[in-house]
Amino acid sequence: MPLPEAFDYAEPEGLDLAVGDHVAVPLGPRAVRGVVTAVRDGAGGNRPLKPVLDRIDDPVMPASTLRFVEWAARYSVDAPGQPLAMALRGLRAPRPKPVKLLRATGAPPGRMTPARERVLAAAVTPMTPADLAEAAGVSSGVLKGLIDEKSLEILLETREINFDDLDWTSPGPVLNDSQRAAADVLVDMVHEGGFQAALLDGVTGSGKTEVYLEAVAAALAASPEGQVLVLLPEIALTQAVLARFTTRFGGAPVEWHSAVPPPLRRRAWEGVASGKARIVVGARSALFLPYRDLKLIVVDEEHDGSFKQEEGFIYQARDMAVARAHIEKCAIVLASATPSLETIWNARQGRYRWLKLGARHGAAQLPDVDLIDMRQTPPETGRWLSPPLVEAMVETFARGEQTLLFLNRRGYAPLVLCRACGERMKSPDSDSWLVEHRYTGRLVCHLTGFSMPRPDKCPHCGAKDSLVSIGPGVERVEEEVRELFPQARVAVFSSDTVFDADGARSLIATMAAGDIDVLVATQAAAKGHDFPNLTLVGVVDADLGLRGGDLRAGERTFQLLAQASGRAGRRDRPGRALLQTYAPDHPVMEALAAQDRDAFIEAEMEARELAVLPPFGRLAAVIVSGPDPVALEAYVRLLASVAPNADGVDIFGPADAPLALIRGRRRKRFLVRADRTVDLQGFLAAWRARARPPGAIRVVLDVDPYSFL
DNA sequence: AGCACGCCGACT
DNA sequence: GTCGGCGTGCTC
Repeated sequence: MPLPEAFDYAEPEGLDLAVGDHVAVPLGPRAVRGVVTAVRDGAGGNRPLKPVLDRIDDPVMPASTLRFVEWAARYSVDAPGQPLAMALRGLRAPRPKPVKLLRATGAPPGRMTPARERVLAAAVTPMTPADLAEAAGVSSGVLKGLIDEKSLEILLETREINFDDLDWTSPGPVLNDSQRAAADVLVDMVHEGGFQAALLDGVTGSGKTEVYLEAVAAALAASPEGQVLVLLPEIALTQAVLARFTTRFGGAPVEWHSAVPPPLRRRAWEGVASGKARIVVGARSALFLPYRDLKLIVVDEEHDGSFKQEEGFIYQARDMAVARAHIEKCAIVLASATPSLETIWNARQGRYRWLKLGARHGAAQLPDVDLIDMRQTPPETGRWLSPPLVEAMVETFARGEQTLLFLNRRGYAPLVLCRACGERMKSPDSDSWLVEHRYTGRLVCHLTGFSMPRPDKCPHCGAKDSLVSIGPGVERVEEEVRELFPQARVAVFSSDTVFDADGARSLIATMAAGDIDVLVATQAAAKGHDFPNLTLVGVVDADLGLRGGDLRAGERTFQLLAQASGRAGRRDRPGRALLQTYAPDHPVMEALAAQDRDAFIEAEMEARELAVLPPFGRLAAVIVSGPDPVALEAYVRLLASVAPNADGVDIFGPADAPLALIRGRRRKRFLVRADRTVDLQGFLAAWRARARPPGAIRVVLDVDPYSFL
């Protein structure tokens, strides 16, 4: 729970608790689950302590996991209960009930019958009542009678949790020279033991996975209980990826992400805690599992924004993974085709070994990236695909090859406005625009989930048929493609058309089989899949990420486009990527067209260093929210006035947060910039302690913010 | 987080 | 007169 610190309880006689034990304790009027973080002698001080109610018989939390939890809370300036809750997330489902088995005791029943004889003969080996009744061809009544007469006994068997046996000795695929060199370094790191970090840096298709699988094999071999954690962005966690592990090691890894149902989570949790689960492949929250003997962490696609958790307990899983590796004294590999600036900086500083993978594996070539200057060759009004892109699509379609159109915008149009009065349709309790969805005929707020039917007259001025849809979303691009290519098979991949992992899998399979000619996709499809017949990627609005003054806008755009264009032509056919832009001479666009990552990094690093922004400085956001604008304003002013004076710290704000109103709460924001030598967490904690928020006002701290919304 | 307590509006 | 809505504060 979000309590500021651990609570003290008395240890009842005979319970003999130790650090890491699970307990039930009283908290106010109820009993809650807790974990013992320390045991010490002495009374509670000025008031008597409530006693622990009971021990809960779950696998003990390893000490290193508790240390990590504590560290994570301190780093995030949050209550230790937050990361602890993450670490206990596998325990929500009830323990699997022991299975009831019946076995013959050898004691003869008072009266023997043919049915009873068959039962006792079958019950030499213990089996469930249902199986026994079936095997002997009797009803449950016969069994009941034999149990009453003590000829059958009931065995309660807790089912052993077993995981596939893994084989790390059989050799993996043959590696090329640069793969071999990188794999050797990683294997050495694992063998040497202790904290060691490496950046595995290689373009899409350079075979990063094969390389780190070598390190995984080494970690499994290193000790009989050695464990490996592989963190992936949620969206990249597909059956295809899991299958690679299964193929390599002859058994399935343990899967961990939000869609895993509670009973399987408990199984995974207990397997991790007991050391039986050797490989965990999971999304960011897998970082908090209670590993017993962690030897290696792999963060694949380390640049991916989805490693940042933005709600509840706010954390950056990639950065925290490095901290965890420190605490576990193990190796960590960060892998990416487009590493984050922070990671490249760490590699340059020599903190991480920098392993570069060269040439593409196999025959695949990098795609040509071309910019389409939308000022030179604009689409017709109300259209979003420019003539050069359409022409390329025509050629691609004629050759029987596939096109991916990429647009990171759900729905039909991001804005609906009234031509008569200029009114913009907005969410009633939020400042964000309502997005038009044609599939459902509704206007939807993507932030709060609010939705309403699309009105036929302006709610503001009442004018009829005056509402117009502004800007493109994937649905609108799909409509345009259907008009241009009536005979083509077109599909949309967004969270509105694909609801779950199964839907995603089947759409991806359809695409991979070549049964889709044009796929219009949001970010959802931009990574992690291999479409052999895809040879053209069109980025509908390459400028999308460049607007809005976000620290990482340039970086994100570069990564996204490099990933998206990396989708084209992965096999033997050369691919093309066409980027529609209104700013073809922007450094990001130039670097992208030239496929010049180094030039991009150089430009971006320089800008960050000049402004002493990450990785050269540190950032934190202080987000204050409350329902009453007057009270909020007053508190924000108070907060600003009590900010501690500190060298090397700048405070910007208070400003309206870019989306100043969410779910009826106004939001204001401070941005704190600090030199790397400053104790940022200490500063934030001291600042917050100087002005307790009154009433319904809430203060949320976001250390290393990514979203500037 | 979740529960109790307390303060104001609606209904028997 | 009482029920119950949510807003506020506490939990070793």
